Amino acid sequence: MAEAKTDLLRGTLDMLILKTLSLQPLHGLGVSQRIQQVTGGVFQVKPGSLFPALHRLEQEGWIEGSWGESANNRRAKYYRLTSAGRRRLGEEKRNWAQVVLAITKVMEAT
Amino acid sequence: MAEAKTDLLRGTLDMLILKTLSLQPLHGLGVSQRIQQVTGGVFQVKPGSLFPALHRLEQEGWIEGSWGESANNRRAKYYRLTSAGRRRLGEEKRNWAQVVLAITKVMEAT
DNA sequence: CTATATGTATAGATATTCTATAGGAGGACG
DNA sequence: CGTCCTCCTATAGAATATCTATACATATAG
Repeated sequence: MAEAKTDLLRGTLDMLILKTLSLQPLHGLGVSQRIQQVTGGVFQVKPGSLFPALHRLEQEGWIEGSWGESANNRRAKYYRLTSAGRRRLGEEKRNWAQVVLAITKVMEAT
Repeated sequence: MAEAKTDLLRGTLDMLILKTLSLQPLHGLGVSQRIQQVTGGVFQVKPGSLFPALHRLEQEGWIEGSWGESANNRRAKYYRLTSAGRRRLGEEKRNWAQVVLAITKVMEAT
């Protein structure tokens, strides 16, 4: 990723990718573009962050890739969420909610 | 830190420390205990994470330490927020809010 | 046929955090 | 007194995700 906040996303990228792929299969850059679009440009997932993440997720069995053709007639690898990936997404969501809650408690302490 | 979520806190520890010190000066372990207490044990900032962070923040001029005595008669270094630190805390809060908002947008997309 | 956009990929650097360990010093207790 | 436990600070070393920068291949445009 990039664009200031950088570090704050650590450990969040996986969740964002899984969530994005849970709506529809996409190829790598498609995922990146979708995230950038949805966040209004706040998150920009660059190739050097994206592909290692995709490979990691595939390694773990949470997503599955297959070669195809992009809308622009280019060779592209489309990823879809596996059922294990769907479970994983659920875990990460709960985890994230817990973290946000905990941080909120600290930030609102008086 | 520790306790599962680990990575999700990257870049957040500084903000939590600054916020905690903005309420009152505390020594290192005091900060750690306060955070653990407020979050109900969800965050456990361990010494190996805490002290490097404190030193980093002092280096940056956001906090200032001075030796004193703890409530238990032990040699302790008390840290207080500087005015630069207060400004910094404001920046980090805004940054954090923006990140949470962006992630929320992704996670609620349909 | 050159330039540009698309799509995937890797190498190397960076930095924060974690695990593990260390040690001094006060207080309690026998 | 001597030992043990707790408090408080501290550092070394490892792990790991991400960033920057670069590379390459192909389709389309001009």
